Amino acid sequence: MSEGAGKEVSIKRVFHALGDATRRAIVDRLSEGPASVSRLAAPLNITVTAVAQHLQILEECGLVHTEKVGRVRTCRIGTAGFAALQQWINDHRSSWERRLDRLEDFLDEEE
Amino acid sequence: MSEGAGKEVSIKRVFHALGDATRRAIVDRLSEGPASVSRLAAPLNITVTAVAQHLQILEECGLVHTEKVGRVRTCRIGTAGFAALQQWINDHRSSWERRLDRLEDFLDEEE
DNA sequence: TCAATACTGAAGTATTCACTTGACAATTAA
DNA sequence: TTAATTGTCAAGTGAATACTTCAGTATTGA
Repeated sequence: MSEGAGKEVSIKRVFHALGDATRRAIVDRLSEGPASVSRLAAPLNITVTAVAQHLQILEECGLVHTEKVGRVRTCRIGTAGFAALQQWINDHRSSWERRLDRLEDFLDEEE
Repeated sequence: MSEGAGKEVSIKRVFHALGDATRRAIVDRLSEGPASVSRLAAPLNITVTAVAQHLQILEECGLVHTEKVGRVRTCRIGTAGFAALQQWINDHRSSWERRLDRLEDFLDEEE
């Protein structure tokens, strides 16, 4: 409601999307530059269909942006999902920094 | 292998843990201060057993730290999970900042 | 001692999830 | 036109997940 971007990203979806190893692998691959669906599928040992399903999830939460030109869908890193993620961390930072300051508890946790 | 803390936190588990709305609610509640298991369960409309199951997941990935004294298990925010999360974002920041710089693509995404 | 409190453990269930197969559509190349 | 490439759609499967209930175990208070 306050962002420049038109997409509303739910943090739940972002977390869920990144909870899957295959989807994180896709994000990692796209971090190095754009790629087609089949190019993404190649090193993953899963079908192109499965990759397309992952891409839909990644796109819905703003982690990936795709565009189809001709018969090729080109995928690249999105920004909204990452922004939402950083925002969530910022919103919670104070509580765990506060906890970090409490030395006894911290050492306790180290065991 | 390089952290001061003794816990190795898998980012997969952190993302998976935070992908659930109930677990995020628990984290939110604990951000305001420590609480017992039953105190956490009260506003959630689920059984104490379910909360205990969530707590185990949250503890395994370092988002929550718990300690049982007498018959009461006291839960508080952990730090390792949040650190792992921030680390993951830092590791990926360059790629999406690079993307943000590309104005045409960015505007394209707003659409 | 007796009962209430606070949690734990095992087992079951309904739903979600990551994947597959197989059939199809659209674009590009020969 | 024909054939290969690239992706999409629908439906199904097995495993994981978020719960539940029921039966227990400690701990605390009266």
